[in-house]
Amino acid sequence: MAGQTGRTVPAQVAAKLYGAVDVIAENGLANTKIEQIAAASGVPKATLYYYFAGKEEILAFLLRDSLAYLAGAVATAAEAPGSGRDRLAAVVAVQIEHTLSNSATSRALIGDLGRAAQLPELAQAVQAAFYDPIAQVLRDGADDGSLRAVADPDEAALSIFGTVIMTGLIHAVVGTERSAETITASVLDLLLQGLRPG
Amino acid sequence: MAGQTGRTVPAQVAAKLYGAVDVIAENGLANTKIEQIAAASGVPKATLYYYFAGKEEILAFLLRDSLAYLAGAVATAAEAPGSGRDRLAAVVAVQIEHTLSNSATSRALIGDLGRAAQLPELAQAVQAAFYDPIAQVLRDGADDGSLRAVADPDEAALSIFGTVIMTGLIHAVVGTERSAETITASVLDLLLQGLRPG
DNA sequence: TAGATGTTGTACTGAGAGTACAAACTCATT
DNA sequence: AATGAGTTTGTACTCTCAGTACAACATCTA
Repeated sequence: MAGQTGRTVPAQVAAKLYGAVDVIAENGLANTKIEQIAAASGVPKATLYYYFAGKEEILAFLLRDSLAYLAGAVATAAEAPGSGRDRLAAVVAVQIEHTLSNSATSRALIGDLGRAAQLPELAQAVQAAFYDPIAQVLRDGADDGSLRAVADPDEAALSIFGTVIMTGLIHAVVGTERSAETITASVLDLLLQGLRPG
Repeated sequence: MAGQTGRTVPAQVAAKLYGAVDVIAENGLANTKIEQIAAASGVPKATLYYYFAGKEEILAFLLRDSLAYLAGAVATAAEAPGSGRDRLAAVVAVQIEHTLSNSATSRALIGDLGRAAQLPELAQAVQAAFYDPIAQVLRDGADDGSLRAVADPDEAALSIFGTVIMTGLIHAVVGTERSAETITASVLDLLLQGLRPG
């Protein structure tokens, strides 16, 4: 994957960089000094500037990298055999599991959501990892009858996206004691059964 | 309402400060210079530092102020007569309406969610405006039979909170053409009916 | 009318982001 | 093994801007 200087970031550097995610998640990017990132990752400052134009880019790179990985795993779940409903469950499970087990990255993401919303590259990575697969299985489920055909599928996909990502992120932020399975089950119960009585 | 210097921010200053929310929402706090905030709001830099310890505090103040206002409106909806289900609908409607009609503040909030998650004051303001009322009407609805009694009410309230706030915020960020009513209706349809067929 | 408190302009300080650059190192090609 | 292109890193530098200091002036209270 490439930074924004045009230079391809070597895998070894990328791997080391993840060592700095904790610091960033803890203090926020604005309060994290480049020297701290250098120290925490073991990549010297001069090298950081060789690959990246600034610290915003370093974090954006890490988030894109992590989200791309998630997008892959989620796509697999979304394209597996089975009903749309089953695959929705699988997709949500993978998303929540990833969010919780990469807690530092998730917390860094939430601190950076503003930029994520503005940088097309990041927005797209979020979309590919979260929104698109949900929209996909939602359509499939409506087609195969395993899910209700809602009036406005795009809007519904957006809401479901919101449900999943916020539930996951909040648990990542507060440091939940609940397991990913428990949380996933609760989210799916809500999404599938709804709140109407009976 | 008080800034963090201990000095009470006069209403007139507070009002002027909202003039700077757009700039902050557009560029993010990190890329917004104090002088820009001073220029956009018409409050001189020296005065800003008389009331606030820094720019983070300025934004935090604005967000708390706006969220406190929303919390009031939402509390009214949550405490109105009617079934839990009706009040859930009312609460969600107010939340989404407010998020969309204060788009700049909402976008600034999303850019600041990281800090919001860490500063207790801000986290509490978000909670009071979004989470608490939802948890409340959810309990009421379960009691009066207008809503299903879910297995894990806290978890459900959290997810609903996620659904509402993210749906609202995303629409605020991308600049939707849909009306608040349409969006509210779609969210409520999803939350109440769920995705199961039939 | 005096003192306290608020308001603002101007000038300053210090931190730290980002740059410049050269020395050293790696690795492919001849 | 020599040349040269690209990489890695240390050191020293510049420059922007957040935040501070402070004095002059305004306003409000007693």
